[in-house]
Amino acid sequence: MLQYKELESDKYKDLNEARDLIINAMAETMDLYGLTTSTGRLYATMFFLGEPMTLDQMAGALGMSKTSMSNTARTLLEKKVVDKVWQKGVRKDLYQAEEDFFKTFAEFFCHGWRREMEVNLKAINKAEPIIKELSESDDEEVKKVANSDLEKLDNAKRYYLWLERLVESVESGEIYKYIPKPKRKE
Amino acid sequence: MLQYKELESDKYKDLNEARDLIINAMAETMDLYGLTTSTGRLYATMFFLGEPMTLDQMAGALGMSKTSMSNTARTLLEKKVVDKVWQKGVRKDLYQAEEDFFKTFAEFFCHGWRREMEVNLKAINKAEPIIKELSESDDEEVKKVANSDLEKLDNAKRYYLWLERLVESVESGEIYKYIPKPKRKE
DNA sequence: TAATTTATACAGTTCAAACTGTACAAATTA
DNA sequence: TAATTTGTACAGTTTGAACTGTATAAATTA
Repeated sequence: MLQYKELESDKYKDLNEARDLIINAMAETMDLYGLTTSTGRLYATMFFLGEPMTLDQMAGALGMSKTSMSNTARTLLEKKVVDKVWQKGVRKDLYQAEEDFFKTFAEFFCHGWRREMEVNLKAINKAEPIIKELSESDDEEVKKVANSDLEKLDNAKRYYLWLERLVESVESGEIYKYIPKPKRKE
Repeated sequence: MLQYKELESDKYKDLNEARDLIINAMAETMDLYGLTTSTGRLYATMFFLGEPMTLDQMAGALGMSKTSMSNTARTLLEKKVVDKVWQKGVRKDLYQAEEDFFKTFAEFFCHGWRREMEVNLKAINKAEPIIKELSESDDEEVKKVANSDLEKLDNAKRYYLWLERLVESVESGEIYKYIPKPKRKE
């Protein structure tokens, strides 16, 4: 199939310009996913190429050092938006962009939401018994504040319970029963 | 009601320690929302206080400069997780944390998702006609690559259409029909 | 075995963001 | 009016993140 080098040919000039419009837009919005512009640009570049890419190709395409590409590629790998692939006879590492946005959506947000739940629930479970004890204090002031805190914690837990359900529904695909994927053309 | 100063009294020592466990956890996970740890810590502090807070109180509570608090409070205001409130006879600006996590969830993600849609769809609408034209090129190679790009763009648009529906459903509260909020105790 | 290729660890540089203190403008009080 | 209070603009400092080039480890080839 198409080798990366060919895209540098002059006849792809217009196509590359059109692609760059979108690559820049994608790179710009990737901050929502905790990625830098550079990292976003690499992903978008790989997304359009559609083929596995080596670190050297990436360095050439973005005009950056191979060391940078090694780090950036690892970031994308950790975020699960690219895969490391293997090809017979190719000694270099190959990375390929995940092209299914529904999948990357699920990976990204579920991972983040789950981390949020875990970290915060862990802290709540540590703090709650202490506050519960204080809510039985003899000091009326302390009691009042502790009870108000307990209510806040209950609300937080209620929210995380809901978030858990949301994550499950996104990961299982149940969400698409409620909010269906638009049909493909034809 | 409870004035901030009182919380510095020794009898609230245990309570403050318990709160700090959660404040630190919340501050740590706020990076998911594009906020720094400091910004997250301020929000969490205000969340627990439950009362409107002045810049001076914030500076005292976090041991940071008033200038920092002014900037950080503005950030929280822009992210819509705190409100500027007014109290009779109080000359200072007052900020109060939004305590409804469901609301902040909706604000945060819908805002982000909408920005992503807008920026990317704008770029797609600019690039697509160019690529469409190239897909009718005489050069078979160019044609092939252009057509592959068009398919990618269609998939992207399909995804953004879905995201739009998701945003609508979160903003309208329709989502809670499918994934209900857990019931409050009692 | 030695020679070559590839990825990455590491050290150094550059740049941007976070924070501070000062100075000032706007509003309030006297 | 002048004196005081409050929030923020601005300039300077510090810190950390992104990136580069070099050196090295690991793997492959000869």
